[in-house]
Amino acid sequence: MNILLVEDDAVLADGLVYTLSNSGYSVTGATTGAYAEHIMLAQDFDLIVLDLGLPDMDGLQLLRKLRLRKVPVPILILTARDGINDRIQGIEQGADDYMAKPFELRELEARIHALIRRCYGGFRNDIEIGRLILNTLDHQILADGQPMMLSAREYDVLEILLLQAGKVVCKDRLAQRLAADGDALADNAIEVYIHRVRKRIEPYGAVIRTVRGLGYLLETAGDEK
Amino acid sequence: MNILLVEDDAVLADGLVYTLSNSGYSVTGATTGAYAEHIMLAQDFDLIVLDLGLPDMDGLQLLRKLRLRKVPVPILILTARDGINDRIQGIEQGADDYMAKPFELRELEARIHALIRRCYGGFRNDIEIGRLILNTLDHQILADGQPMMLSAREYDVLEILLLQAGKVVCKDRLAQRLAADGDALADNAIEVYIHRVRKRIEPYGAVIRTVRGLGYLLETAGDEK
DNA sequence: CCGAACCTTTCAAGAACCTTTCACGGAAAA
DNA sequence: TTTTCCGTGAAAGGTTCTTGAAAGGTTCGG
Repeated sequence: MNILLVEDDAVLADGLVYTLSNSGYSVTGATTGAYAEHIMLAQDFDLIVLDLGLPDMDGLQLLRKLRLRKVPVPILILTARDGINDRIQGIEQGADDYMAKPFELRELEARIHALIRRCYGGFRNDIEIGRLILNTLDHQILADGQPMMLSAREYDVLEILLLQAGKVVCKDRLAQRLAADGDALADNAIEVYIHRVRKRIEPYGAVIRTVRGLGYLLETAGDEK
Repeated sequence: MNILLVEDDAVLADGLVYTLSNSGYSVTGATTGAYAEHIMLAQDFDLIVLDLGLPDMDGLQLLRKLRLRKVPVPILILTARDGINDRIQGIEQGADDYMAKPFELRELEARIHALIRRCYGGFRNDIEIGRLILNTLDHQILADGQPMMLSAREYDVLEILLLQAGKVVCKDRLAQRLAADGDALADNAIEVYIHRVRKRIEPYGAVIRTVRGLGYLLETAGDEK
């Protein structure tokens, strides 16, 4: 987990880097707004701790800039300004949390933890094959970033194959999944569905290979032997 | 936007209901933990404001219970207990934010807003699809810059779809939202409302796509595939 | 070359969904 | 108070899409 700490007070910054590092975060320090902007181009952060009183620019200005640029990273403001209006302004302009100095390190840690939990807590279970992405959380398959329209059965088949991508999935397992209602399927139902799914995913660089006598296997197109 | 307020102090609760309702939220009150748990089964909430001092159980206990049950709804704790350990405990056990009494109503509103904004994947205060803009600050939908006149139900439907724009919203979730009063709806009520909303938003470059067997998805017109 | 396994196309039934219409009830206007 | 209007939700019939079966063709292994 990468945290960007934008804070010009060297003593406080050192203390925070030390504490947060000990908690298992990887912390990068920035003492000016300009440097913070610069380093963000090179590196991806999971959270920003932002002091409003920076030597070269107003922290709120940086905040607005980032949100205008559609940077979605969670931001926690940390500042000496503690007027009610400061707090509200900070939050309304895009910050996720706001703590006034002096503060307890343990509370800051807890709030950082809560933010990261909220933003990345739904552990990302994305599986990518070709230009297909399976998002198991929202029951959706993206093709070239667009939600792919599949019927229920087609989705079932493709999901099984994606979850076991690169491995052979035997026909029995597919049959079991498709016959969830108990009815037995025609003996070639699997083949029909594999055929349908093949046509759907072909344009997106994913291929279902047949393993005769065993089952099927999903892989990136062009992944020969 | 539905908020569940769990607070046993009638005076404070009334004040909060009044303020939050005026800000465009639909607020449901619960004065006991047991009732809160009960009402959550029937209705879908976007946020819970939780007082720790309840007559029948400890608020933290309720919090733990919900998180154990993997209820993902954001929770803001509101309490008289202001020890640093109380704060940390509350957050570590699954709360997203923590405010101590006495507090400023405006700050509570701002923090509620930040949480809802963050939980719907956003970081900006407005969501734009086609020529429609949902402003999450004043709970209004603009079409071509003009406020759109919608009936209560139509607004509910469109808001849910806008908040989850690009993702599939299942019919159950829509049904639960529309059946806020507990009555079951006719089996095709959702379809009727989708139809009505479609007619309303069609002229503004927004489209509701059907995902058969799952639900609906709002997107910009012309986003084919 | 033969049989088994697999591919592909077609089709009917029914599920899921769309659209229109209508009646009721509450709120605003007269 | 009465009238009118609009939101709401039920009902019903029409439309589209999924599903699974059937049947004939193709490829593979022996």
